[in-house]
Amino acid sequence: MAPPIQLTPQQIQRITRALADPNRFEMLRKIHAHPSLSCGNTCSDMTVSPATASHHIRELEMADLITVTREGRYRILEPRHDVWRAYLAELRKF
Amino acid sequence: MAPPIQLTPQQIQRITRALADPNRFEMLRKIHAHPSLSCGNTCSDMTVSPATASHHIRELEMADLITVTREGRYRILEPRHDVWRAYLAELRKF
DNA sequence: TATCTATTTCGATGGCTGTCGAAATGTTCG
DNA sequence: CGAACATTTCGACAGCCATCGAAATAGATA
Repeated sequence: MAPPIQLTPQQIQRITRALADPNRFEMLRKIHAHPSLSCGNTCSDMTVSPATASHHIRELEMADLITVTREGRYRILEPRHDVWRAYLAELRKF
Repeated sequence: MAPPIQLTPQQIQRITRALADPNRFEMLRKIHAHPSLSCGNTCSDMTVSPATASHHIRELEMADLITVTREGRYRILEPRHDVWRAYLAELRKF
């Protein structure tokens, strides 16, 4: 299986910040629940402009919480389970 | 043993916000690692004023992440393990 | 090529929040 | 009581960030 990931303090900090926004929190939940959604579908039930949605997606990506790949004219969002698991492992140390 | 706690979306949101500040994040880690510290000892290695420290402690308390009790002229900070466990359980649902 | 759709970039803005100094509150002790 | 210590409250401020509209980019399709 995939080797476990060790997060740096900076990465942990980035992830925590990324989760702090309610819209991003819900987006990540949805991305985990329904992998391979496009940006539009992921944000369809959010009341934000495309510009704002794009900004949030970038934040999630820069926190390594998701990967974004081109698929035709869409962008597909997928969760990084390894990073998420590593983040939970960090919090469990508390 | 203590019954498990079910967090409301608002509580989850409050906790996530409380963790978003690096100083609070470290404070909570320290409170978990060394229960029964006073405010001053908890924040001793932070480079913030007493006023700022007090503000952060209030945020952690309002997020139900810690309890604060008087002990003479000190205030003792203690982690709420039940809430923390419930929060981790929520994130694990992702 | 022209057009339509999906998404990003840019620039600006308003609100939130982390921060502080100073004054106040609460507590112990002499 | 009065001094010393721990912490909080108040008021203000600066920087960050979520948000948007408008324009730009990228890809599919006709």
